[in-house]
Amino acid sequence: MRVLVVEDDQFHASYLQDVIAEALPEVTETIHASDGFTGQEEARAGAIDAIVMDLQMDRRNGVEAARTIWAERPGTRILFWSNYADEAYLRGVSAIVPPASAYGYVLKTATRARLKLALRTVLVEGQIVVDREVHRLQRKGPGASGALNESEYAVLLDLALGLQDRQIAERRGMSLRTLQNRLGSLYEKLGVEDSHEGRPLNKRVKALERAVVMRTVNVETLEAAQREYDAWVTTCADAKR
Amino acid sequence: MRVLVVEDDQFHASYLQDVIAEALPEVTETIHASDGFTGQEEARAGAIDAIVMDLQMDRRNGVEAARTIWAERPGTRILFWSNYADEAYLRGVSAIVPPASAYGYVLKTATRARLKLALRTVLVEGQIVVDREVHRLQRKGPGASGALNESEYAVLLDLALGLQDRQIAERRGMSLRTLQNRLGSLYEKLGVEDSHEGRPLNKRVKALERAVVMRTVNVETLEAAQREYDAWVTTCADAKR
DNA sequence: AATCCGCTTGCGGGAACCCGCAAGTTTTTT
DNA sequence: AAAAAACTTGCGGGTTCCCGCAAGCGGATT
Repeated sequence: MRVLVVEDDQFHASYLQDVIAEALPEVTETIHASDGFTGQEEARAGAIDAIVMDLQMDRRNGVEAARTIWAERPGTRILFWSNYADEAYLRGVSAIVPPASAYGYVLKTATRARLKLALRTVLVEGQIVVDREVHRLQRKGPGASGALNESEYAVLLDLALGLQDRQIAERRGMSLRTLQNRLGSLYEKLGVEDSHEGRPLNKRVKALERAVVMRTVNVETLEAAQREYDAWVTTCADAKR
Repeated sequence: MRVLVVEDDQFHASYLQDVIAEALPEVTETIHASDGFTGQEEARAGAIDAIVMDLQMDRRNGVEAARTIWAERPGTRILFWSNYADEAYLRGVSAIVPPASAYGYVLKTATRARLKLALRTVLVEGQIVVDREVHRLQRKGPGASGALNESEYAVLLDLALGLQDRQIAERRGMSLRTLQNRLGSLYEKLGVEDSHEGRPLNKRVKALERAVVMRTVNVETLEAAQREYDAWVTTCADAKR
């Protein structure tokens, strides 16, 4: 069994290799890649089927690399290893994981024992493991009730890009009023009150602020959303011809 | 000479201690603290005057710890060591550094040689060192002209919290129209156009999105701004009695 | 079948937002 | 000291945002 470690921090990478050697005696070789691009090339070249991947990397982040890898080899098992309990990453991961495969999400603050356990469970047993600290985000916002559904999340991204009501409604194929209802429930779920300590506030901006602070979105999410929107706009313009 | 290392990642901490031992032979003792709180207490108890500090920490971030430390011992030299080239942190640091002291801002991706150099330059020579990658942010926004001035930055934070025009104007002591002028220049400097690819957008939200993506603000900044605002609101309420 | 519940949609209105215009004030330049 | 540039402030108006109200639609319950 060969394992690929994709991690741009050399200390964490060598720590990982150390733990892998200890937890997985069946591993015959561990390969190291220091960013997402070389990672996906190593995976292709080396016929790798077990990967441990950092999520935050400069050249290409883990989610994007994983998407490419899974597109080529859907059975690849990937354990994500991240600094943060970040809903945006988890959402990105669980949106692209193929049914045939297995993945895990472990925080870098996890103990050595827990990391070893996750390595075995995901890479060898092919189960799904999600750190409880991360999973907590999935269901509970500090604000009101539960998680955002796909539709609300999509609207949140559009809102975050600065689109106006009409634009969002058009893009998502709903009426203006429906979109506004969606915004209403979004505000509620993000815990946006119409006033704070008796002072009124701008719900639209506050919603984005809450989403950023609660890590429902992050910089990578926003950049990806902007790219998707630009692409949509151009296809939309082409269609009109 | 005694050096305090404040860093919550044990690998980075031991690496740091290693480099310090190599670069600064005059160091007789290095002390380690794993979060901002214990860091500032160690600094107080140990009469420390040279510190290497991580910026992102769970319990108390580096900027807050530095503020406390500098308030007690303004001559303390602090080298900040961070994962990210993040304008918000640099702004936070340079806003509180006392004139009597020295500081540095080095990225964790810096080479060992550059880290050694920065250690000597800041902790021994008492000069200011800022990683060029970080300094780049200070002057250049991709959008239009240069950096935000203090007044604009303050308005940006208020906007980010979701305050309405009237609230911001009241808090910052300016008229409604003046504030709106401020917002106008803020939009310009952040590169917020009134429409993107022919589609209009919500400038207020877009401004926050740009600020987040360009790392002019980050989660810690927003949380700190919220705390300051809450404090201001309560003092304001007290004053009215 | 009748009822209920949730979601969608249109209409209308009050508040907030953004900006052009113009007059007054401060700061900088010449 | 005079002129120019920059900033502040009020007013007015067009647009957007947010929401209450009510009508329609579809699936689930009794």
